[in-house]
Amino acid sequence: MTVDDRPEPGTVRRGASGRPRPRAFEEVLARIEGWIAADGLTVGDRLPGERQLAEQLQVSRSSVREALRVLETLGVVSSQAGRGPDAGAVLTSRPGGALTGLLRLNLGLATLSMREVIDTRLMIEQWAAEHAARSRTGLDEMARALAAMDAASGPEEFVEHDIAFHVAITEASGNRLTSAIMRALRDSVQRFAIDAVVRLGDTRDLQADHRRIYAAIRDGDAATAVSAIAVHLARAYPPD
Amino acid sequence: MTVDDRPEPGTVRRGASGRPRPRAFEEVLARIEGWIAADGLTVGDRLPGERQLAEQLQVSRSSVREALRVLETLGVVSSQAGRGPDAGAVLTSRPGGALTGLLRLNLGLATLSMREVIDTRLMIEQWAAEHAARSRTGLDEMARALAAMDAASGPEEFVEHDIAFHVAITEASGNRLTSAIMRALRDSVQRFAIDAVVRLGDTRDLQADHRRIYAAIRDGDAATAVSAIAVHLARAYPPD
DNA sequence: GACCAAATATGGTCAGACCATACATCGAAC
DNA sequence: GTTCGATGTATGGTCTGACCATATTTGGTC
Repeated sequence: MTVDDRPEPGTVRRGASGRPRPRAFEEVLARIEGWIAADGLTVGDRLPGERQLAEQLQVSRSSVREALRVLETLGVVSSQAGRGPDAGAVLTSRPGGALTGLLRLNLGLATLSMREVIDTRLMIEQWAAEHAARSRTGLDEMARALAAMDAASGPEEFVEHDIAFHVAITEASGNRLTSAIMRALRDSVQRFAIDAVVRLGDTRDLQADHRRIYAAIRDGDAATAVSAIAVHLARAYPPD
Repeated sequence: MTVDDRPEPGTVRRGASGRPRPRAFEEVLARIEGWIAADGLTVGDRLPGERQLAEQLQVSRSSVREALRVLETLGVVSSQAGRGPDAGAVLTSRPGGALTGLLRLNLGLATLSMREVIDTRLMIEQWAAEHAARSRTGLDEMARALAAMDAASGPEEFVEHDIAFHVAITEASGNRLTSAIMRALRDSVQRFAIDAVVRLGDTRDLQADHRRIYAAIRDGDAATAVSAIAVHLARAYPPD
């Protein structure tokens, strides 16, 4: 029932010391993370090749690959085959993809409910709208998304620009973590959003909400923006 | 992460579609995710063994293992060696670990700033405190953490129970997604929190904040709880 | 029945081979 | 000298098969 139980069963293998022995790929992960922390590796830097890493860390290439797969999943490396400056494992920073997969899979396992996701979205979006109304930024991006939604030819396209509109609000807050979470929330429930649009049958009410939100942010009216967000989400995802 | 649904099991060779051929482990991921969605697999269910999966999906065991590593990273499977009902790859749901690693690594890469993490924490915690004040739940857990902080013998121990206190507030909101995010935020910056306590030199002000927050939630005073959270975070992590 | 040893199923690790890809290099044609 | 194509090479991607480590199951012995 709980999403996060306390004990971590994982794989408990014990060495002579009685403590669980870390798996080889975990050692590799720790070493690479150490390099990032100590040597100040940053986005764009390249890691050694898989074969070289294996020899250097005295593990098999398979273990190196498993570690790289984990890092790729966490969005911090990107692997490219071939030769040249862009080849190999390059450090990146794309928390978004990882967050999206995380949410989608956990939604699939029914351990997170739609309601929890929607409520979280409401929290973030109200917070962001308040900031956006204070700074009055991101208005161009929002206006573009509004126009694109007007021109959309179907639910899929509408939702695509709807995501852009809401992400623009979050990005106006200037906080990359919250906007990454927001984008992941939207991406992971995209299918449900399309269903919601189809169920409503008509996007005029939604667009009216969007325009109210836009106007409030443009006019610096934080309170109206916050309440307009609540109205909008309640319309799209009515509480049971 | 890319768990793209990719049809087309026909030609193994490069298709003329222009898109790169998905890697073998990505196909495995897609298949397993499909089983979860379609067959209603859920927490506690077991996946076939690695060797059996490899034969079933016509890939090597290495590719199966890479896919399982990704799923483990995302917190949806847990692998256990040996024999018996608990052995093998079992579906779980622990987004916490993945979120923690995600944040820690991205902080290390300096693509997320401490300020963004703190602001996000402020957002979640104020939201949760408001809910907690309305429902007046989780008070026992908070009281236990308060007592444990009083009895703490060093910064490490203090921070450990400090995390428990703040997580208890978030859990009182009843939203597992926000509390998972909250726990990940705290865990990923634990080292910085210890530094902050050392810098303050004294935990009495922090404990006074905690008690003000606790009292406000107990008394159902949402507004006071929200502002007390803001005061507390500003004290622990002063804006530059 | 209790207990200990062997069988077995499962993940963990390794070594080595070969394939696929994309840049690097170099030589021939112009 | 420049251009262009063939070849070289470094890199990730995949597969095979072996062996190790661990934990349950099985079955024999007392």
